[in-house]
Amino acid sequence: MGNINIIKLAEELNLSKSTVSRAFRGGSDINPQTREKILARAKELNFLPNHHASNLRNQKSKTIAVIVPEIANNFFSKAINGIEKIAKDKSYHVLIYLTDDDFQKEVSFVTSLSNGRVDGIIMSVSGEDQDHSYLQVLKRKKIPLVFFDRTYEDIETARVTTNDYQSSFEATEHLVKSGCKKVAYLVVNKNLSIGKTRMQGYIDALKKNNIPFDDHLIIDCSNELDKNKIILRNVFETLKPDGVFASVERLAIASYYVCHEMNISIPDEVKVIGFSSLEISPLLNPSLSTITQPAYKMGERAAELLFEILEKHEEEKEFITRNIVLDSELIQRQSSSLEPVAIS
Amino acid sequence: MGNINIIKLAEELNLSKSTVSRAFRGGSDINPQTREKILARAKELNFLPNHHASNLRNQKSKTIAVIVPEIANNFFSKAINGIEKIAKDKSYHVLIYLTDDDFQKEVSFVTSLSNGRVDGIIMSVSGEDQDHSYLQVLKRKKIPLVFFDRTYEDIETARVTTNDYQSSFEATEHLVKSGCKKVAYLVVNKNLSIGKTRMQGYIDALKKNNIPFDDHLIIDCSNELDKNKIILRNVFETLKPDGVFASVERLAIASYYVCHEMNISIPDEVKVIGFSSLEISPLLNPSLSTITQPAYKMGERAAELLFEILEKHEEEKEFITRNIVLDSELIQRQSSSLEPVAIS
DNA sequence: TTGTAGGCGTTATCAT
DNA sequence: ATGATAACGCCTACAA
Repeated sequence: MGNINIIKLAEELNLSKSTVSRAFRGGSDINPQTREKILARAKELNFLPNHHASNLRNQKSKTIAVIVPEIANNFFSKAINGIEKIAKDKSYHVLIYLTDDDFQKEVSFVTSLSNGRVDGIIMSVSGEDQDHSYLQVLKRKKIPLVFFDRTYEDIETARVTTNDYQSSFEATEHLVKSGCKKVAYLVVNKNLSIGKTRMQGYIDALKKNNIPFDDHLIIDCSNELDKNKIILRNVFETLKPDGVFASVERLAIASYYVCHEMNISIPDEVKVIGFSSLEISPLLNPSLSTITQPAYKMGERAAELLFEILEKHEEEKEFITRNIVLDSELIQRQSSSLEPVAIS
Repeated sequence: MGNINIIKLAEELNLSKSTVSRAFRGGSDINPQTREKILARAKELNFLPNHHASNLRNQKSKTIAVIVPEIANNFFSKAINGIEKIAKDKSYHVLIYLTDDDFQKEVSFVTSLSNGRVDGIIMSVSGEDQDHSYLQVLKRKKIPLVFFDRTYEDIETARVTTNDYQSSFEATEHLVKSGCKKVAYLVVNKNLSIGKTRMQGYIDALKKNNIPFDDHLIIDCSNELDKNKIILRNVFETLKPDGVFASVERLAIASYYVCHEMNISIPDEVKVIGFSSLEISPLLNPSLSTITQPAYKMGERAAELLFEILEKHEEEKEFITRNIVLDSELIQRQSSSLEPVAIS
């Protein structure tokens, strides 16, 4: 295919390819007039310097990767929104990879990215309690990594998280103060650090309020709604908790489905609160009390942090391992209300 | 930076770089043993052939771009999920670009992609009623384009849509049959083809049911919740519709907020139905009747179609302009129910 | 201010 | 089965 390139453009204009190349870089070492002429002709021909050739030459890609467990999820899609916003401002491109919570996919994505395809990576980990040494490649290849939300604690790198312990503590205490004596803690993956941290907040809040911790009330759930319904039906039948603390959004939703189905009244019979980025929590029946993470902002901060490292990096600085912690918001609504519910 | 490459690896193993290169391609013209040796050493060194160099040489990038108006939106995030799934299966990479419904950004993204960065593009358009000729570049550069959901009708290219006319017709008729005599049609951008198509279904359904069409009931809204609330408050106060057909999810949500706020009972005083990919529509107060598009599947089909073209394309075939139309599902729930509502 | 030339890392063709 | 070599398209010393 007789595709155009910098050389043909140069020939056509009776210039050398270096001059044409200069026209596209910001450089000052070119006559503004020739520059205009070149750019004008290039625009006519819809010519832009080839991406791969520039990247090969420059040893950088102007591209970052975002690796997340899932995307059809309010938290992650908002976070990606924030990341893309910052990247767009910096004229960077954003690659998306979904691990589907599968550690093997995570490893294979990271590995495949370790040879020049991206300048940096932002990741929320899949979370299996595995060997994380595969991430060392990135350090060796000088590809900066920023964790957000879900992190591996044994990896030394930059991260953006929320104060999960504190939020969980407060949410649990809120349930207790609303009269709950038997609060179930719903978690998807106990081994994931985020699950542990949130659980610790729950445990400590119970302790502080003199409620004995009962192991059976830690409910290990799944990512699939159907399975969770089965699990939760069983929980409501046998354990009869009067409070539910969902450590992730989908478990709050599953609780709602099961309560509706079993005719268990929220909040009269059981109070519910959950981590959630759902914008329409106020419109649920009943409106859902939430701990809401600043998802969009977390994405922005993660991206900003990555670019900061990327810029330092050129001057051969050490990687930054800063840990940015943002605040979540605890929003009390009807689902955890002490009052009998006036149905709106 | 003394980064490793195919040449150093070759030297180290006392081989030529061509042999090493061959080890990485599937090719049969290499001794299986040397091949193993090379791959083994490469793995030790975490070496993978440089992406940009291969791409430059091969004139392809194994990457596709997805351009959408937004991502923090159930429909688009699910569609992207479907696209990424197919891309992952094909070992392709996925770049994400968000236009924020801004035509200029759309143009600038497409333009910046027209020089080798991607092998193909999947797009849901921002929709301004503008000059779409900027897309011609893609044809000239042989970069296939697949539209999904939101399309430009004047552009000849492959597309994946749903039967919006039919769904809107049915939804409107459903409202009428539930007793509505004054149905408002809520739309974000009247000029966007998708808005027009859906509106035509609405208009024709009214006609068929002998309800005079009233221009004032076409409500032009925005993408911002606050603005929509103001618009809708006014609508409910002055026009007092007894039915609302929201052509996009966010307008159904805004209607809910305003009705809650104004103490207008859904569905007793006004019935609501809307296009929506919200999974928890059944949990809203009241549960929301929806026209639900197969978002994930649309993403999958769009990606499959793109790859089909990509594969043909190598054999120098013409671009495919097939139009795949999938069915949406009309799900009746309480918000459009004829019966007085038993609050669950 | 412009031109020349070498190399970024890979692959494919052509030899051996 | 392996090796030498010439692109792929761009950028940047260095020279003029």
